[in-house]
Amino acid sequence: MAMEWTEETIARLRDLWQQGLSTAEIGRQLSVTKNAVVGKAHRLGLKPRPSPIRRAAKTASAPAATTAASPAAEPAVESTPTTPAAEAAAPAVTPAAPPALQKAPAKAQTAPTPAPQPKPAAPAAAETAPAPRATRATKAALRPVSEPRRRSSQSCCWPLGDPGTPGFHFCGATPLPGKPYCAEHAQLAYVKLRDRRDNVA
DNA sequence: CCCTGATTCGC
DNA sequence: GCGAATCAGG
Repeated sequence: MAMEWTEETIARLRDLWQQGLSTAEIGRQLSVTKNAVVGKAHRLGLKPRPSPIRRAAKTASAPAATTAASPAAEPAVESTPTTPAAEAAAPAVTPAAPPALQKAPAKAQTAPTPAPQPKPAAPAAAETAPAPRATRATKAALRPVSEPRRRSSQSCCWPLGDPGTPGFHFCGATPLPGKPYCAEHAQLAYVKLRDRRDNVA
């Protein structure tokens, strides 16, 4: 099987793509590979995003044709490694622990062993459940997240709404001492990674 | 090494 | 049409 690419998925692809998410990021959120994302994006015709490379000018055929080099200045949409939109999704708040984004990848979910002690990781709620993202997000999370310097944020960083969308925002309530989330969301956040039926419908 | 996106080509 | 494989730059 290839992938259904229903109107829905295509719509999401378009949306995420437009939001400036990286192909890999989109792929994760759509549970497909980045290749699939790129390929589809091409076929869909959308794709004016900054490419890190410029594949050699087409073999043969007008090699010295209108090769205007054209270093077409890219919009400031470029940040650095990691997804630009992802940062945009979780800005300003300087959360002690990066809130997982919405939608859980059906795969690539290297089930983070249920730690004996609650650790900020798996917000698993019903709808708009910000699910834990393994892969490199995990790596990042495993790093000095402890960060002795920055204490917890002054506001709950539980994500509400879809990152990137206008309505997206963080809870903002007063978080528990030492926790990035408020009392209510902490309960959701520190679930033991059990039934987190992905909503990735 | 990691990441990124782009293209090719068998399916 | 699809996307893994491959390529190529950072």
